[in-house]
Amino acid sequence: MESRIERLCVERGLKMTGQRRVIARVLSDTGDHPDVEELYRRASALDNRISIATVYRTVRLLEEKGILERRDFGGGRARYEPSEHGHHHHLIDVETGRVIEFEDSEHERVLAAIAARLGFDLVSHRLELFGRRREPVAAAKPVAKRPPVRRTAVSQ
Amino acid sequence: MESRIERLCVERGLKMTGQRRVIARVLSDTGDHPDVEELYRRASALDNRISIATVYRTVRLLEEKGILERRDFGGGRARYEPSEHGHHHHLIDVETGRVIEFEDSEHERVLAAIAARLGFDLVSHRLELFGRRREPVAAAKPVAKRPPVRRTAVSQ
DNA sequence: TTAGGTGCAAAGAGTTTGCTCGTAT
DNA sequence: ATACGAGCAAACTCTTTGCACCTAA
Repeated sequence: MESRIERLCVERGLKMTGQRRVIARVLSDTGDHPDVEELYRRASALDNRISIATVYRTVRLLEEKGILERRDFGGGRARYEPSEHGHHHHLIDVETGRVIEFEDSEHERVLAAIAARLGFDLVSHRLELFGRRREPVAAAKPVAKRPPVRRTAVSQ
Repeated sequence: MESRIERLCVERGLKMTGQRRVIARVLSDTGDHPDVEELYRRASALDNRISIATVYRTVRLLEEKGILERRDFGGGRARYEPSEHGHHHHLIDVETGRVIEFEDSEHERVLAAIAARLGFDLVSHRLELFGRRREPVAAAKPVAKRPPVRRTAVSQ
């Protein structure tokens, strides 16, 4: 069945090869921020007639078409996530590398205002937090547990 | 005369070779965010007995010592600026690549609060805006010019 | 004196690309 | 039929490193 990303590709007039269909499916099923190597691994699991060069070419194409967004979380490799995931930002756990998404709609406004103050139109922005999981404080009431944290998503 | 960065190096017990002294001087005079290639160029202008490998090794060392900070503005190369430059963020002009620094002290608080809400202590963060210089609106009063923008710094 | 720094060239990691063949439209 | 995509390996860019030599402390 046609995946969400595949539909977007067709809408933008891309020629749909077998390889692209597989990569589109992998991306549609993606809830995290895989790098090219990981996408290649997942795609190969579905169909091993895919080369990593094709994955590179495809993510680049999809990024240009606005279907994918490239991220850089440090570590020297680009990572990708489907666009229209809703505006959100990332908090990277410095110990584990885990990425937590969070929203903060107020920021959008503030950032645009800052850009405007400097005489610019805001094209895009990058907001990333690097944090360390807070240890439950071994304090007066050691049995007290913090309530579970609400978060939008957790992923590699 | 001993440059600011050289003093920091000595304070941290680094062996001061001729090359390091030159690189320290270049960094002390730096008001922008040069990449390694550019640092190498500037250092070579002062003393041509410096190899780019040494520049790479030195910026890495100084980063580990907390004297330098590595930035990534996209474009695939690391860029550096001396630490203790005061907390600030960057707006990158997407047309020219020019970097404009700005401060927004309120952000620090907000970001720490967001991290805390997710159960993390904020270790560091990255906030970058990508913008396009706003054209003077060719509107009713075409002679009106925007007042000059106040900015902290402009650099490559 | 000697731990540690430097230059050079080679090696790595991630990504792109030239070329030939294959395939969606 | 043909314009465009895929596979493969080579090339590229940025950065790190092994090794022999050099130098600050």
